Amino acid sequence: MAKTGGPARAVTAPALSTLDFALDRSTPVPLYHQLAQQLEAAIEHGVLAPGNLLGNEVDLSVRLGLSRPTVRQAIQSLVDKGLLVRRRGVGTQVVHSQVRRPLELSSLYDDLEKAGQGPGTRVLRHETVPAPADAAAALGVAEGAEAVVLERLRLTHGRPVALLCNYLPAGLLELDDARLESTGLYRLLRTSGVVLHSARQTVGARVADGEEAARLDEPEGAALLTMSRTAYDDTGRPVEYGTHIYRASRYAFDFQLLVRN
Amino acid sequence: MAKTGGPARAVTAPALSTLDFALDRSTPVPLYHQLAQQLEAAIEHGVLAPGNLLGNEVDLSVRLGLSRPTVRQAIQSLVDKGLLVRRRGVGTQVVHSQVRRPLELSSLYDDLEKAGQGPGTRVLRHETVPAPADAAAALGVAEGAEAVVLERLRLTHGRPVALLCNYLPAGLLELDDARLESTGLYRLLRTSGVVLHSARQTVGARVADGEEAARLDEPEGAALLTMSRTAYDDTGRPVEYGTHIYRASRYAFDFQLLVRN
DNA sequence: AAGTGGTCTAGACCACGAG
DNA sequence: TCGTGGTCTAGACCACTTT
Repeated sequence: MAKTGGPARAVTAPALSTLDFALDRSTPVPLYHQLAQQLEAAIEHGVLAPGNLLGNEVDLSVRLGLSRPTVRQAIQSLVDKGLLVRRRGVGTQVVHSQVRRPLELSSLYDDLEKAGQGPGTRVLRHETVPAPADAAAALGVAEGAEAVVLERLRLTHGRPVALLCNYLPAGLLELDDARLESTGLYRLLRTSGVVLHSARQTVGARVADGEEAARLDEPEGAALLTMSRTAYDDTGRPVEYGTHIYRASRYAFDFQLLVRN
Repeated sequence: MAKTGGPARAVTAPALSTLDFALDRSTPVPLYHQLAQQLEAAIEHGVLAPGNLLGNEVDLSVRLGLSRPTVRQAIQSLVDKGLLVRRRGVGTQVVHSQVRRPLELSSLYDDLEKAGQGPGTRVLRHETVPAPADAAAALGVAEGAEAVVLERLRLTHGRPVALLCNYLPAGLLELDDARLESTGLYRLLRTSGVVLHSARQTVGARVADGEEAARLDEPEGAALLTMSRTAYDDTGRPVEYGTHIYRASRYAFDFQLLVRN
């Protein structure tokens, strides 16, 4: 039936019909989530190629033994992730891979991740102090109230890339320096039962003063990328305020925006 | 600061019961969208205060004459926007306003918007040229293929803040300089039927060289914020590639992240 | 005209969290 | 224990795009 005579026509994935999705109704994992994960894996592994049509939702639901809303929920979650695109009268297709892939070009970016050499962290300071004005304002406490301050040096390939300064409300959690050097602050927060909801960030730039330059192994006057962030948990309580500076010669922020249409 | 007798208790919004939502089944606007907009407006105007419970979904659907899935869809869209939080066994509540508000502190940020003085734009260059290597790679065309290049100077209060250089595929749309100076590139794209899907951005920093400094009215060696971006439409086709530089002394990126849990 | 996703209904049962 | 949101079903009709 699908006889293509044109250039790169969108075609229903030939593999999809033979793809068997293993749905387990005995696990607590929601069916729509199981389906979404398996679809995502299929996309990731190239079983579903960019531009492939997913097949219509009604057929899919019948074949999988699910209701249409459940199938839709699975598909919608991948649309929200930017992996799929729905088009009325056409179908649901896999977005072209170019859209998904990180920029390979950015020579600024250290590919330490690929090199298997994860980022290292050195804790320079970790104590309870009176909160300075900016931290107090961000955390919603009185100036001078107790807060935990954390200063860390982030390294890649043994060389510094960033100087991280964070303030947390006193008593929020117990921080172990050893774990901080291996695990990262956000994972520790999560482990302690803090459910992150959102964060506000400001990214700017400035030139390094003498001390910063020395600590980051840069010449004075070098460009620095700055980031300040306040993070909130799901009750709206501020749980972290940080001011970070990055060596612009070795680091850049790379991220993807999804457009709300 | 607010004087609280203990932590602010979550209370069902007293106003919600008297709030009348006007749902019009004769318009093509989906019911869930109408409800979402009116809920959002109520939150925006403070009718629904932070921490207020929305009331359970079943009651709401009965009162509104809608099915529960429809009400859920409306609520979910606001949860996705970060305006509401759902908690099992508790209810749905409005997030605390602090989470939603932009950082007022960032002195870097020009509050030109508030001052009613919108950003001005001056088109410095607008022609069809052979695409340079980086633009060609980003746009997915051969190096040297035709592309439209656009150089603009962005001003606030009559002073430069940014130098924007963009490449677009040749023939994508007709660009009118006059409109470019008043409307912005993205609005023009949308008007021309381009449906934006996503963009990849890289944000970095560097110091200004002599020419950049002169054009931006900064001293040589000043810190610049750099941003490069490739935008894609919903078919996965690259529609724009841009490299922008901002005066760090007058501009910073401010944005909110929502955490996927 | 046919096929697709978009919306909507009216129920059901379950899992989690608070009291 | 009880109330909440979380999940799921089996239909229905509509709007849009393509043929």
